[in-house]
Amino acid sequence: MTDTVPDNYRPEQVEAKWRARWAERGTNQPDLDHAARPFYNLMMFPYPSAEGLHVGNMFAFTGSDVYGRFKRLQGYDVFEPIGYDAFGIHSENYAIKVGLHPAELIPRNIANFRRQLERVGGMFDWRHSLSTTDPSYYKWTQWIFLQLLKAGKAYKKKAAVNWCPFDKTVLANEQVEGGLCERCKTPVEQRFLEQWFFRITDYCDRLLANLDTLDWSDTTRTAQRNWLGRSEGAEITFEVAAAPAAQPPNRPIAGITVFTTRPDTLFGATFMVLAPEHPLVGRLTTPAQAAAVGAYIEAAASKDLVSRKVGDRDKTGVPLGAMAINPVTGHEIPIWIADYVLMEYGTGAIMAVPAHDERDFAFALKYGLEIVRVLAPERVDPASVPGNSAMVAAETDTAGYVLVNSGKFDGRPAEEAKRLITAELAERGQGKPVVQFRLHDWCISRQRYWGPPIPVIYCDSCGPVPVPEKDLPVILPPIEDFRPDDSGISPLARHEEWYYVPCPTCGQRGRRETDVSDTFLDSAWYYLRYPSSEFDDRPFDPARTKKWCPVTTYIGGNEHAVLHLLYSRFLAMVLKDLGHIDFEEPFTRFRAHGLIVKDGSKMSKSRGNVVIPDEYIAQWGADTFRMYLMFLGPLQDGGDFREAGINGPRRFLDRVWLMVTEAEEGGELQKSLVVRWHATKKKAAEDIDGLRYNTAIAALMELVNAMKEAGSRDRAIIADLIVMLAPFAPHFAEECWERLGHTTSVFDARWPAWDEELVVADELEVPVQIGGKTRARIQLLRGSDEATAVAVAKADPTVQKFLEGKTIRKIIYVPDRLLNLVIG
RNA sequence: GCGACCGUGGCGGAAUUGGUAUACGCGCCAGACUUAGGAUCUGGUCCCGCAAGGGGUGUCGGUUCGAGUCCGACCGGUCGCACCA
Repeated sequence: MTDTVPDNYRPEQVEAKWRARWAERGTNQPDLDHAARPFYNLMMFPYPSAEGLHVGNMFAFTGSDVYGRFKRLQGYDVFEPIGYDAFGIHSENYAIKVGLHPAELIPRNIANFRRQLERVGGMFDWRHSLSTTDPSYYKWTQWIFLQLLKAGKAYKKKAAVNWCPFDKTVLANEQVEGGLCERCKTPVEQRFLEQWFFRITDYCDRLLANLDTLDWSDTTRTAQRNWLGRSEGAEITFEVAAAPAAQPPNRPIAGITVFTTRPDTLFGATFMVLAPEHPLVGRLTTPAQAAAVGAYIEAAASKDLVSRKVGDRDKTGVPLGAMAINPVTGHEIPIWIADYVLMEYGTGAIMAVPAHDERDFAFALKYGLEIVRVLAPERVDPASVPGNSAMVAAETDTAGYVLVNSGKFDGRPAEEAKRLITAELAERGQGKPVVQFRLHDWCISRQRYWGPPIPVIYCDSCGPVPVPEKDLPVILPPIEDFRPDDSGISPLARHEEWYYVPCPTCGQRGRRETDVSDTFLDSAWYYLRYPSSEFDDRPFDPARTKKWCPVTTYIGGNEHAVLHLLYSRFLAMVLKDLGHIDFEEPFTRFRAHGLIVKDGSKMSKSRGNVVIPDEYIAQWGADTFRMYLMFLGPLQDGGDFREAGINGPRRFLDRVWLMVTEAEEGGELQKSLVVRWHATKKKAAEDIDGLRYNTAIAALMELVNAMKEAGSRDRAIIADLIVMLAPFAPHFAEECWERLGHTTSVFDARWPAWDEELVVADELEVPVQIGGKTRARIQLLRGSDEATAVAVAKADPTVQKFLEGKTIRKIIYVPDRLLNLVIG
């Protein structure tokens, strides 16, 4: 393909030359201790798959790199590190599939990733690369666990996991397909294991409130808000009507507390539902119901977590036999259990208001339970609404609805009634206003091999003992049988030579924790490690961290808009509270890049439409490939990869190269070209800053077109053009820069300044509309007043034709923009 | 179901945020240079019309001097979340 390029420009050689020179000169290595204007440009680090980076990854990395290079040209000391998120279930599953040990596979993949990342011309500071699988990294991941443990932010409790009874192993949610184990197709069950949790729920209010202060896109902030899921409501306590036989008389049940966002509908609560796991279930079950209840609980427990939550919505349930008392109506209502009520949310119990909740409505219809309507549109006469009405569907709106069948609250708007009823219950000691979050504590335990061992030792005398910091890292042992097998325990739990260690406190035989931690913990703090990656004795150096953190601009995928960003924010808050860092929001500015699609669908291995960039880069060169990707569409939208379009950027670079070789000291420049030149400097800068790379490139193309049209090879314009091109085509720009006679890197140059006065031409073409339709165009001096504009317009023959015999009723004049003559 | 976003040429996409719709590029058509061209260069390229002119941004309606942009309804699509009380 080199024969299609001007024969003195060979991308392959030129790019190799500049890669070598950048490495030699340390061009991409800012002085981390003395930088005057630090700018931390971060890209989400990749998981090093065996396939290598695909075109979608390249799009994202290049997008981030363009931004970093642009900031550098603006005079910032840009730190742009890259690393590998190499622990976790993806890597482990792939290793299992191809029959290799992950410890063997991962370094190979990393080497390939690094080759690709260097080849595409990223401005990465390789001195500060890292992999989460490196003991010098996960030592500090374990250290962070210990800090949380010491601070009481880590705790252990029993929680459900997916369990395959055939493979006898724990499955991640993504390994469960339709309730079946993806490998052996056996129905998956729930098992309850002791697992480690982080108290992220202690930070709900801060995680929510801070969102308003962040320069993040609205979609990401909305996603975080939804995930946090704040809702205001009330807890209401229902008394139990009569002691059922199962309830020991010496331990009366004080009451059952429910959470509701709709206290206004309390009069319509005709039954109550508990989660099958609710602790009071046993004591509320009458002997007559015991068998049915027991069977139901067992059935619910054997459902896997995925289908329990997202599977069939068919409501099922069983009455316990006991009755509760509605605190406002005094009526006895039956207590049921049903698996549509989740133990993890609220109190694990609900008051069911079938008339005004879809789920309760469906449940009531199925089991013939009473439906009492307590809200009606405000126009309806409350007296006319029957107490027990046949409804077609639940009415769940509050706006425009008032209470009916609700005693003294009849006629009150629903929103007002929420407050009134809650207040009345509070007075009686039967309720209180409560704010609930959907977010749960973060379970970090994984019953897997490929992760950092959780640094805890269990001792019969001392209980769980943290591994002393001096003993970190707890090295992940290189065992061969890392695969899940039918022994039914975590891989590390098969190795007593590893897990039996003396208790750090008493010296007796202790047993290591054999679970590893979640990959999200690895990635929740990596940005802190990059600037300090060379220090062995501290996770992040205080001075370095102060200089470089928080991250100035973070770019990454939307798939991490919720969990990764939330966990990172949480951890920063904890580290700040513990005095380790002095900020609590790790990413000042975050933008999500779009996805590259191929033939209209998302690139994925399963669709078989993954495009590997290597061959394109080999054929066209990295610069052309980068330009092509960035020209596809706005970074935040992504684009459709079609090989055909790659011609455009290549031809463009060829033309620019030709111009560089023909550059000459300019004589007189056409005024229109000068305007285009200055306008381009401004527009390209603004567009790049807004990540609108596609229009920035278009502006550069327009400048080149204008030069061709004017027959100009002006050296000054060409030099500016090369600087503006440098973020997109870094090797090319360096070569041109050198050709223009410079001996230093183009990235030591500055983005060209523009003269605001020269950005707009002195003489403008202004459209003249007659009655809102464009009829003519007139030439006006910039800043002409209305009278002048009208006079010039009236002199125009076409305008005259349209005005003939008409009177001008109104004149709308937007200076330099448009003149509209409204005729009668 | 809930939430967010989006519908512009043959295609990817522009449109100064209410002010010349289709910038830039791909593709296509014609021509030039060529033994040759999947290279390069020049010109053309929303639709109807010889022209004057008319129509046109998913559909229908509205606000406005003026709407791709704002409002309402509908049609179509993408992405999240999904029994959260």
